[in-house]
Amino acid sequence: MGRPRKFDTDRAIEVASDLFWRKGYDQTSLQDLTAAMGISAPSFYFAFGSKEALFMRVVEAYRRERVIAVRQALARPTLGQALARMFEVVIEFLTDPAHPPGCMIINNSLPLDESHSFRVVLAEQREEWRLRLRDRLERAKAEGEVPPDGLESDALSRLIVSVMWGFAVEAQSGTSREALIKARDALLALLGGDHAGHNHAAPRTPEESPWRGGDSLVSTRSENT
Amino acid sequence: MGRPRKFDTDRAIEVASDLFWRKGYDQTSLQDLTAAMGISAPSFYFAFGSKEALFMRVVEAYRRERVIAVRQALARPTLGQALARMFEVVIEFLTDPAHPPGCMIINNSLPLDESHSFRVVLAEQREEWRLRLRDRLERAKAEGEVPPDGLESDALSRLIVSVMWGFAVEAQSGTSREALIKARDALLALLGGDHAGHNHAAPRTPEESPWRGGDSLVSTRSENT
DNA sequence: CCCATACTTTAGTAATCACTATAAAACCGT
DNA sequence: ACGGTTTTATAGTGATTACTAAAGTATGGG
Repeated sequence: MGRPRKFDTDRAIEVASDLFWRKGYDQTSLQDLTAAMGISAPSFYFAFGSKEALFMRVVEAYRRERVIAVRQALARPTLGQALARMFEVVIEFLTDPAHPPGCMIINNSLPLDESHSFRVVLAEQREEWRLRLRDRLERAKAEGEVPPDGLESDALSRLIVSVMWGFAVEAQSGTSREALIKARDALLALLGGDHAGHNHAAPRTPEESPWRGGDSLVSTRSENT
Repeated sequence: MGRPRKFDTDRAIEVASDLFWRKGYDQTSLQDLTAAMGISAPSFYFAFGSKEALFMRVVEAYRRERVIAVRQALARPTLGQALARMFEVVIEFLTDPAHPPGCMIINNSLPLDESHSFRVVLAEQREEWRLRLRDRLERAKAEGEVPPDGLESDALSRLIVSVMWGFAVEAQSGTSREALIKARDALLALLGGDHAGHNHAAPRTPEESPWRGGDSLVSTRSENT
């Protein structure tokens, strides 16, 4: 019952997502939002309650999509495949011309001030992502894919998500997909994974791993401060 | 001649830096600035011209300091030392309780919208940093420290600065110095550098390097999509 | 058919935004 | 002490901000 809504809420959230993504929360005014949605201010407030409430709905929709993509990527049988696939998905996403460049969460994450309480939610989502990745690393250890004492999963997961945040910053500043792919290849090469998906044999035991005391890309001749 | 200025411009810029750092450009109002500086609006505009002009002066002062620190770090004799020192300096800086957490440039870099033209300047500064690092990698290659065809310096520099941007995001969200140090150690371990500064011998030739076709942390058993 | 409900319209609200017109005040060289 | 110059204080400017009061319109259920 009641008068039917003249606009599609999901579509309006998509429009809002695009604006928040491109301009950021602060620089997106209610005028911008209502104009892009084609509705008036009271309709906006009736439907969404407030600008911040709308933003949270945008974030939730965004999050839902991203979580699915990441979870699928990490579900791959080997860690090498999982990481390669995750970066593939992430880079494609960050540079997808169908969206504004970069990551909408990262674009609206900084700075984490006392005002704008929603930013702690964004920080929690990033941490949630890291923990998901850390669990995947732990699983790889449990399955004997990786030397259990090679590196703490906590540290390695922090490093990997940091690379992703950095890629988001780069992408949103116009860094090309190709450049990001090369940087990702560098990381995967450092990790020793073969993201192309051929050659390489069985998992190494800790003792055999180059991981501890092995050779170096970066040599350290004449080392002292 | 003329009436003497009642406040110290450099000190005012420091105060402004702190505000922009903590709250971001948009969320820092002129009231915030003038109140923190202890001056009135006309004095502000006489001294700085506009909010954006002040911000650019803040950025320039910030940049000058950071460039010195990074240049000094990268000047170390070996690449391993240079990278280790750079990350040491960066992490200490990002988590220095004397400042707001994170990096003031990164905190104000997103999103790079059509409005707020100053953000392209920030993007240029980040790219400048990457090029400085890339040059250092090229130098290491020229000096035979690193296999020349091991990885493109362009890709590796992009990866490393991405880690730094990511660390800045993490730090500003409250990630502890210790956690960042562990993540950095993971990266340096992957790079094979011994940032602690002992053992390890001469630089490797490309053929001996674990870099190409070497062993892996991440194994790739049963690889196919 | 009519009313309760759901939504939209018009026309605003007070607050805050970056910024200034005007003129008084404090300094220097002469 | 005066003229010239620079910085100050007082008191605003119009524009924009997120948000709303009040009334009108469109629907489905009874």
